[in-house]
Amino acid sequence: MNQTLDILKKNGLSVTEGRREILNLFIQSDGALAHADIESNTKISFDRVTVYRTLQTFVENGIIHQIPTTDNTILYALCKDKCGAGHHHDEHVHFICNECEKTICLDDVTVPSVKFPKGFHPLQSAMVVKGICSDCRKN
Amino acid sequence: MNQTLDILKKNGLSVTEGRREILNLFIQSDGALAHADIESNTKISFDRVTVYRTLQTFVENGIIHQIPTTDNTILYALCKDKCGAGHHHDEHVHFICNECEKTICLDDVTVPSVKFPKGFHPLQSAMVVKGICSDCRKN
DNA sequence: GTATATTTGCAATATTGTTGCAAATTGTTT
DNA sequence: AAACAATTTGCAACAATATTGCAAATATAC
Repeated sequence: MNQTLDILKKNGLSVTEGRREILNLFIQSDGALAHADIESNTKISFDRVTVYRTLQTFVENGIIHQIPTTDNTILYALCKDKCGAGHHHDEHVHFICNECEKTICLDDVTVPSVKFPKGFHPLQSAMVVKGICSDCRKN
Repeated sequence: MNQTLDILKKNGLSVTEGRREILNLFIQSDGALAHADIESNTKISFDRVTVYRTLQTFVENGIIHQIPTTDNTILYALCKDKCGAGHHHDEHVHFICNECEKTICLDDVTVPSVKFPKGFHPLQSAMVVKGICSDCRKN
């Protein structure tokens, strides 16, 4: 069965053209996407507002997650199976390549736990690493 | 000698009222600051543009550094001594409190190194942790 | 104190994100 | 398959955030 459709139905979301296309973009893309990427890469052009709302819906349903960045942009990437509405489990490392500028989810690299000073109670960790990705290394 | 003045001169920056006040704000504050915080907290009101440019100058000179976030804001915090123009060394963990919403630099908690897949060449790491800070824990 | 270089503030503009509401689309029921 | 209810979309307006050029003001160097 179509993977895109599968995901939407599993989350009880109505299947619309916008959601299908945007979700497809994530599945096809190997890296993370920013709002701007989505707006320019979809064949059919959707309203900015629709893109915003679709992304929001996807985040709320545990389909995609946000990646922290230092430049005023929000990046989104597909979640793994374990995520669902309300609870995300994206404790993997994100890699931003300085050369191709892609952001890649290193799904197999878990964020290590660290020792915190007394009184600090950690709940959720994120780790972002900049460097050169394996693709750019080859060239 | 005045610490603010000291930092500015050490970096070869001309000493202006705006730079003095904004840098002071960072020194006094225990957490990280967003653009908005700075605009509203300085006694004398500076133009938005001035604040933007001042922050940029400080980042370029290794006086402050940016902290990654998932909500479209840029946070800034003071750098330690080791930072200078062009080279930052802020490999410490940042803690965002869910309760007081403050972002704190845990200068003594270093970002642990992790094993990357073949081909990935890390250069700079950042780690952001959400949870409850020690101050809010007490109450 | 004067000259030179830098910085500031204003105005204009660009980019990004949000909200209300009517029209269109999707899912549901018969 | 048609009709109804619920959801989603696009438009318009708006709000917030960020950037640029340029003349006036300020800081540093001499």
